[in-house]
Amino acid sequence: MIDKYDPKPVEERRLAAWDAAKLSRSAPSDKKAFTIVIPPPNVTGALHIGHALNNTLQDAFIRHHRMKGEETCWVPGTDHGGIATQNVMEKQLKAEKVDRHALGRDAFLERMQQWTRDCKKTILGQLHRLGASLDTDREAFTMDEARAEAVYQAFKALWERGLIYRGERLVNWCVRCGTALSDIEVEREERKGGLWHVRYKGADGSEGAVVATTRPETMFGDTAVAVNPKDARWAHLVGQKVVIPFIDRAIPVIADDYVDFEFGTGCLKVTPAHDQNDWDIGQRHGLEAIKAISPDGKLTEAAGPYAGLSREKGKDQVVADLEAQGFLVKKEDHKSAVQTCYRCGSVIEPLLSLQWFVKQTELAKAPLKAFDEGRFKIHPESWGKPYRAWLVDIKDWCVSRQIWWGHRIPVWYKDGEKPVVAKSSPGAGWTQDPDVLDTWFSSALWPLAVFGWPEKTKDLAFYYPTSVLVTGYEILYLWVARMQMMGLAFEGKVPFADAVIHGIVRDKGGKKMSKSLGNVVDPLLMMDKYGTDALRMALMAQAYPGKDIAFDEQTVVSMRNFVNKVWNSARFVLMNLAPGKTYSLDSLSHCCLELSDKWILSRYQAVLKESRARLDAYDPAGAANALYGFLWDEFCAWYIELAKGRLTGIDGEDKEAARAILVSVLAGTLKALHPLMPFVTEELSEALRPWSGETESFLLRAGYAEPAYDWSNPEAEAEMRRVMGAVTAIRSLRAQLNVPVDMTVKAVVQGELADAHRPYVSRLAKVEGMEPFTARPPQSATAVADGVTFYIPLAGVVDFAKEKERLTKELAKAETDIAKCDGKLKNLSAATGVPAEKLAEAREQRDAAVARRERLQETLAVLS
RNA sequence: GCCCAGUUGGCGCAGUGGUAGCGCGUUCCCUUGACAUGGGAAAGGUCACAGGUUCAAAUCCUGUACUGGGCACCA
Repeated sequence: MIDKYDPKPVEERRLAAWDAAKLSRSAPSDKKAFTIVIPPPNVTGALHIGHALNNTLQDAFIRHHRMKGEETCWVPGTDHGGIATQNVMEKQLKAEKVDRHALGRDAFLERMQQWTRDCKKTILGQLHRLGASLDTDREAFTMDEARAEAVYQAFKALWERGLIYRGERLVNWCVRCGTALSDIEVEREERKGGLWHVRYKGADGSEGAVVATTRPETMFGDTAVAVNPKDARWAHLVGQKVVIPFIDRAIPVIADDYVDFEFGTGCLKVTPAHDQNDWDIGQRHGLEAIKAISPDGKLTEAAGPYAGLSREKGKDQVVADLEAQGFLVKKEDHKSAVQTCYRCGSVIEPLLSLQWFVKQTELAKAPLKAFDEGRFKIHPESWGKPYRAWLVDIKDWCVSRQIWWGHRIPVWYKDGEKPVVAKSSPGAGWTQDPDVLDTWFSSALWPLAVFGWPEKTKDLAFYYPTSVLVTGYEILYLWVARMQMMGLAFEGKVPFADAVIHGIVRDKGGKKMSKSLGNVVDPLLMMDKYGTDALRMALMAQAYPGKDIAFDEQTVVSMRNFVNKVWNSARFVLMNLAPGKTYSLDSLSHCCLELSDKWILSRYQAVLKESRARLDAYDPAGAANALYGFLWDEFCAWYIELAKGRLTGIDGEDKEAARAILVSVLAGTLKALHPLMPFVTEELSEALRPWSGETESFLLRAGYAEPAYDWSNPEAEAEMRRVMGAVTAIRSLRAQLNVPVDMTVKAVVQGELADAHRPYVSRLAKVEGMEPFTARPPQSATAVADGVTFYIPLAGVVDFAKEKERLTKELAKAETDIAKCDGKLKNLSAATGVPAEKLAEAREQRDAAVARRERLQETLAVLS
């Protein structure tokens, strides 16, 4: 075995073996089901580091539960991605100078299909490379035949329940994408703009009103000017008419409570066709809605001389002309939140248009109840409140999109007939609605659709509801809430009882990754450079619920180092085994175990328990940190170092005990690490198999090691801590006094140090010939640990000034410790109801510190 | 404006009532037969601030400040 872990060949070999064994396949069985449906990535290109995080987490959970013996099923798939994917294709076409409309709908869709095929391949390949143990036989796509059937059936069912309607409403319109969007597909950002005070003269030639507006270009759609009924300044105008500049259309002045007379001039121009609040006012007062802006973002005929100008140009021109002609009273700087398209960033235009909607209030009731009754939990809990609030204050969902890529709305029209919901044409003369459904409509059905819904399949019965959903908080409403609605509406059960919400992977400085900033990290590159296990560990070790991750390549490097450490620990163990014997902890003879054995077994058991509990609680970071620390700082740093001496000795019971523990603890730790870093653990487990007694070829089939004996041993742990303390005290002394590293020193020992533990100190601190204390040897340095003191004669080596300085520092530390213990003891004895153990523990701590102080004081006295 | 989260050594983060931890980085020493992708030692924090509860607070409560986020917005 080579002394450096080389991930590439190992990963290739393991993937091939896993694939050949169809290791991740699942079928309904009598075992407990543990099911996850993948958040299907959009077919917009390659996966990014966020996907790597999302899928690593899911894979860890899946592997963990499979190793616990459950029937795990992780369903792979991709999402057609509606607008996002169509935008990608439009960019491609633009580069080829092809117009989408010239190409035609059918040819366009043909190209989309081709692109989708390629993209799926890329995505699934990347997931495979990541080690994702997906049941590839179940691959689904939100627009394949089975999913199309589910979408149709869901639409039809909602229609029949009266939950779908078509109507002309003010919707969020993306001028760039040329489609309506739902309320949650809109983002808001603060932008600096202006607030223009514009005079609308009275129809009778009087002064009229001065309105304040941020959007003067929409004034051609005004159908009233509103003032607050309590506003004395403008009361005389109510009921009068004023005239819109340039086009001289007269509009009424109305009174409405909505108007805030603190703001602007207290006069509000009302444009029902282009503003939600104005729309509401319009409804209350029976105002007409005049469209001043067209779906392509240009001013309409209503704008008279400005017709045909873009929104932006129109605004500039209108403002310039208002000023030139004396209508502009004043311009203020004004910050306002503009709404932008979540797909292309263009400014959203509220536009009156005919769209399809899904009624939400009714559908939101069941998820709300499920949440309140604890049948659905969000991790971390802090996302529960906004989730709930969103459901309570929910608005109807605009589901029609004016694009081509998606599920065509299954509604057919014919003159003089009522619209019909049908999969295909009901007959001659019928035409299908040209729009497609919001991509999130099909996503909402995902946990149902991947198991064959609406058919009552065996899969659906066994796997639904699924166990957990792992996703980012940015699609909590967009997706998670909608799945809850649909799942409850159609199957009466939550689609998953738990949602694990992870954060966004940001760059090192905490900035969001974006192509334009050039700070995007390619997961494939990281895997190439450091190995897949290292990337997975780097992501997972920082994946605390709901928290964003600041991604630093350094972390991957350090995890690569950890993987290498694991590799080398196994190399060491393997080098020290003889062929032909298998080991297990169960066969260990307890009488021949020494302190380090009892200690490592106790720690091993505790860490296994912890990592399992952490993974059960969807906390892979906790599991990763526990196992990392155990393997490196306990198993390698202390146990292996101590075992070295035993392994070079003659064959015997002690050597065999050390071998058994090395093999078993390592094998068990590899199993525990397998959900986190599957490749290296599988490779090493295979290498250990002749000795570990493991008969299964794959860790996923082998399952976790179940200790048959309770190795927990607090006494051994405490005792080992004392030995470690002694070793560290001597090492520290040596380092600070510049005792040569390879120099073995003698020592006089005062206090307790069991004979059996002397070899530990001897080996790890290079001390030999530990004589019992009779007197402090001359010219010696002193290492004081709890319960034991070492006097190390160092004539000619010790710089006594330095030694004094060192001891003084240690004395100060002892004093601090005592003071802290005193404070604690005082508190504890003053309090009532303090457990006796706590008091005893505090006393012990204090006694130890006092003893240390005494030794240090004595030594310092001798030195001076 | 309302709500939520965060504020811990240079950086990134754990830690939820009893003497502050981890990774990276820094300084010094070391190529000793698992590993220099390593080993040893060390420096570095009054846990944002102000009150409060408690015998005891980084941890619980209240308030303030800053940062990030969610929701709602006065045109």
